[in-house]
Amino acid sequence: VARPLNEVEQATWRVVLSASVLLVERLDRELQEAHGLSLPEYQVLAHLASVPGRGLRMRELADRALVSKSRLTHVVNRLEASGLAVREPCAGDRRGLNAVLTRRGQRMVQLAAATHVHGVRRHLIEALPRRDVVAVTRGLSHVVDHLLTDRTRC
Amino acid sequence: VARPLNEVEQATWRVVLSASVLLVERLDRELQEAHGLSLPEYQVLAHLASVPGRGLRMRELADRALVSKSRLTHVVNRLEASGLAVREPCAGDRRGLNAVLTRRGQRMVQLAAATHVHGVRRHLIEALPRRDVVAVTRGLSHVVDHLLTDRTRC
DNA sequence: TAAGATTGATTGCTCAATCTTC
DNA sequence: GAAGATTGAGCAATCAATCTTA
Repeated sequence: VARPLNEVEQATWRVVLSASVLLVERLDRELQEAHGLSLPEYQVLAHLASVPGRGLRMRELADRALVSKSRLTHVVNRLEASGLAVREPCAGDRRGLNAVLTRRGQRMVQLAAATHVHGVRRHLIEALPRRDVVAVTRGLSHVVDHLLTDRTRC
Repeated sequence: VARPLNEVEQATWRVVLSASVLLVERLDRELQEAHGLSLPEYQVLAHLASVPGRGLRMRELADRALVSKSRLTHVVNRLEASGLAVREPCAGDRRGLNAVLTRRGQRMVQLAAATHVHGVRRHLIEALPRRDVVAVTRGLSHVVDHLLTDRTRC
């Protein structure tokens, strides 16, 4: 049996989980209501928009948007169905596929980004005391590094 | 159009989202593999175990475990189907239902708690530099407070 | 009329199996 | 055989509508 968490450790875990659940839920809902986009869908679009040229390969996009390969397939199916993105064959490797934004997709990202940025500002940036910003960013970046090390790729 | 996020703000948001997604995913997977329980399911069981006596009303449990009322109904259905919890009528209010752990449920929480605590320790507590613990906890608690204020109850 | 809770249809996700190219 | 990607079945989550008691 593992040593149980002490008071401070429990408090840390509770607040990390709550912040995580509530923040994601809120940003997702706001995107959903304003643009019919889930947060993961927006993330995928945003990563495509952030890159110059012919989009990103599915594998690469999945890694960046932190979704499984399989889930990305389904997400891109939906994006394609609503005309926001298309798949293109990948020059030089016939196994690969690039996801690319359409014009509509580019316009959509712009609109949705406004909603998203506004939400991140209000619910995270402005709610976070100034003096804690550096420590929160640094502390969590260590957690992220730990979790990315030995992450089983799927 | 909202003012875009500056470098620091973007970094903060990115790391908060990544930590959130990766941590929840990892803890969920470990619980899943060891006990066939999702993280939300474990949270529900853990909240029931943390309270003395006749369990918790569905509404109250939903609030504590940060899931929607509807989702809690489905989760408790599954827990009931696998013999980990039961619903009991609520004394004094015939609209209410209490979710209560069975003996099997109690045993299951104990087992799963070991897995869960171990995971929280390795992936959050130990990965978080000591000097950042206070600020992370305090900073995110402000975010949680903000999000709980005016949360639309569903 | 409001609060507690459920229902069920729709939609989305996961997981193992598959297909193709390297 | 391994990597890129998809498929589809099975399962879980969401949302609006519903039911019951307060």
